Amino acid sequence: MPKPTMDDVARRAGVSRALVSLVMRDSEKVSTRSRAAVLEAAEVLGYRPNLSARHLASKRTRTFGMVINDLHNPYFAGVADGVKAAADANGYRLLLNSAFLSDDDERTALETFIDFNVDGIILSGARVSKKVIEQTAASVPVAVASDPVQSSKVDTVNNDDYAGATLVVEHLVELGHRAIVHLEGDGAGAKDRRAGYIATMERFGLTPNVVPGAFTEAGGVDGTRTALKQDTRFTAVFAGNDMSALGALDVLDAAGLRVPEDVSLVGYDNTFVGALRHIGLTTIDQGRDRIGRLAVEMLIERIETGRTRARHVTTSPTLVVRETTGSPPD
Amino acid sequence: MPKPTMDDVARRAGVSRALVSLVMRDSEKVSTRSRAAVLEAAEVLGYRPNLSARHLASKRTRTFGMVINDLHNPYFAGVADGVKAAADANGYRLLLNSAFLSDDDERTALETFIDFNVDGIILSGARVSKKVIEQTAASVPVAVASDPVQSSKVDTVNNDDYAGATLVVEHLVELGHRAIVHLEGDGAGAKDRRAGYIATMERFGLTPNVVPGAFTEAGGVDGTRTALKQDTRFTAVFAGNDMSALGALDVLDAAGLRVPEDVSLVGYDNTFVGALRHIGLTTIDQGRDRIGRLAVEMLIERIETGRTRARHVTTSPTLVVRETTGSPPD
DNA sequence: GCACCCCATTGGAGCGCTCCAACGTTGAAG
DNA sequence: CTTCAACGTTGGAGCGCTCCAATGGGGTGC
Repeated sequence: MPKPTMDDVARRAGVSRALVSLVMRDSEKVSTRSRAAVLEAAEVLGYRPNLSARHLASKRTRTFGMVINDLHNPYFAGVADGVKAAADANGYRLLLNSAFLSDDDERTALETFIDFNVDGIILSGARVSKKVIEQTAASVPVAVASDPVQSSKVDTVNNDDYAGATLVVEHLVELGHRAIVHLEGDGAGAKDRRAGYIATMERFGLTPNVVPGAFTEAGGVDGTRTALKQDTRFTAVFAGNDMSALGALDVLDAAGLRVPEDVSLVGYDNTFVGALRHIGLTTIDQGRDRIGRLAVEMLIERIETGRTRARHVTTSPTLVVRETTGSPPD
Repeated sequence: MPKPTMDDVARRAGVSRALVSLVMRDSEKVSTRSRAAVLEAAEVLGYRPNLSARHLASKRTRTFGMVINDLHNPYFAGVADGVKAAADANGYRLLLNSAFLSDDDERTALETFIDFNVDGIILSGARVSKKVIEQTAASVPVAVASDPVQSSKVDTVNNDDYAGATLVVEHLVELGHRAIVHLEGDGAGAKDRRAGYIATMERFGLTPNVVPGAFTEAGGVDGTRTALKQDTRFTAVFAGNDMSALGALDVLDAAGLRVPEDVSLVGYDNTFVGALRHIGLTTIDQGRDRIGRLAVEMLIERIETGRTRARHVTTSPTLVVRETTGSPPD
C-alpha cells in the first residue's frame, strides 16, 4: 500500500487538495466543518505530509540542525538539552549530527543540513575554519555556541570564561590559598580562563603561575607533573577543564598528596564525571543548557525579524563547590 | 542571488537538464566531454542539487537516521562511531537524533526521520514500545542496536551479555574469589547478565548472591549498602554496569574497604569514566563500535537484497582487566 | 430586491529533480 | 551500401506539495 497523498485525503473528505493543505498548515480560514472532515480522513488513511514535497514548494522546514563537536564529551549533551528545549518551545524540530572529531566530517554535516533545507544551524564547539562557517552562513542562519568566533556573519553565545576563572581564584583565596597553579587548556575558552586567572591573582597581589596543558586527561597529567617539578610550591591547582582536573587528581594521588588536605583542585565545565561522588570535583558551571537555549532563540529572532547584523551573547558562570577544595595546610 | 538549479547548469554547459542529472548521479553513460563541461559549469555556478526535489522524484536519500537513547551516556557515542564508519564506507550519510530520555521525543525523532525520507533507521537503546518500533518499521527498514527486542519486523544487534557475565565470574574465580555478589541492573541486558552470573557461579559450585539495583550510580550505592548489611560476607562485587560500579566504589570506600585489597570490583560497558586512571575499573567491553557497524550493514543488506525476514546478530564481549580486581584477602 | 462584501473554497501553475521512452549518431557487420 | 545495435543525449511527464488568483454562496445594508 503506497503512502496516502494529499489527493487521497481530499477525495475521501470530499474537498479539494488545496483545502487539505490549508488544514495541514493550521490555517484559520477553514470552516470547522471542513477541518473536521479533513482531519478525520487523514486519520483514517494514516496520512503524513511528505516533507520533501512540502520543502520543495515552500522553502521552509521548521527544522534546525545542530552539529555536535564530539559526542563523547558530556559537555555537549548539556548544550543539546537546551537547544532541544528551545526548539520544542518554538515549534521547531531538531536534527543532530556529529563532527566525529574531524574537520571533514563536520563539513559534511553542515552540507547535509543545507541539503535537507534546515532553517538554521547551531554549531556547538566548531572545528572548521571561520571561512567554512561564514560560507555556511551564506545559505542559512548559523549560531555558534561555546566558541568565541569573531565574525560579523554569525551569532555567538559564550560563557564568560574570564568571569569563571575569577570565581575560581576568589574561592581559593577565600579559603586561604596564595600559591595557585593554573593548568592551561588548548581549545575554546582557554585564553579567557587564563586571562581571568592572571588578572585576579594580580588583583590579590599574588604571582600567577601558568603551566601549559590540554583539555584532556593526559593534558592534566602532563601539566601537573610539570608543576610538581618547579621550584615554586603550590597549595591549589586550577585545571583548564574537568577532564584535565581528573588527570591532575591522578598525579597528585601518585605523589602522595591528599586532595584537598594537601592540595585543593578545581575543574571547569561541571560534567557528570566530576559530580561522581567518588570524585566530587569543585568546578565551574557554564550553564550549558542556557547556552543552547540562547543559541536557538537568536536563530529564531534572526529568521523572524530578518536581522542580518550578528549578535554576540555572553552567559554568566557559577561556582560549584564540592570536596576537592579546602583550606591549605598550615 | 537565488540558488542555481539544474537548468542553469544545463544552459551554461550547453546540454539538457537530463544530462546534468545523469552527471550528478555519476552515471557512466555520459561522454567524458559532456561530463567535464557539466562539472565545470556546476563548479562555476556553485551548484548543489536540491535534496528535497531529488527525494520527491526518486524516493531515495542515501541517508540513515540514528536515534540515540541518551546523549549523556557515553556508551551510545561508541555505537554512533561504528554507525558512522559503516555509513561512510557504504556511501550513506548519517543524521542523528536523541530521544532525550523521553518516549514522546523518541517518537518525534522517528517521525522526523520518516518525514525526511531516510532510507533506514538505527535505533540505539530504544525506549518506545515494540508496537511503535514495528509501526516505524512498516515505512522504513529499522535496525535495533543494544536492545533485545523480539520482533520479526526489525533486525537486531546485541552483545552476548550472558557470555560477558561468564567472563567476569571466571576472572574473579581465577583470582581466588568464591563469595561474589552481583548488583543487578534494570534495563536492556540486565536479565542476561544475571543469568550468566548465576549459571557460572553454579558451574563452579558457588552460591549466587544477587542484589537488586539499577544501571545508575545511585543504584550501585543502594545495592552495595544492601549487600554489606547481609550476613554473608563477600570478597568481590560484579556491578551491572560501569555507572553502578562507581556507586559501589564509593560505598566500599566509605565502609573502609580497600579496592582491590579487601574487595574486588567489576563493571560492565567499558565507558571512558571507568578507564580514568583515578578509577581504573575492570569491566566488560561490548564492542560498541562493532555493534553500530553491524546494525548499518544489516540495514544496507536489507535494502539492497530486499530481504524482509528479520535477522538477529550477537557480538562477543571481552574482559578488560584494570586495577579494581585482585586476589582476595587471606 | 439589488449591490456589495466577506468568507471559505478551488483549480492550476510551479518548486527542482528523476526517470523513461524515444531520438539522432556512429561504427561494425553483412 | 544497407542494416542494426550501441551509445550518448533529449524532452516530457510526474513526484506531492504550496501559493495565488479566481470562484461562488451567503449575509448585510439600503
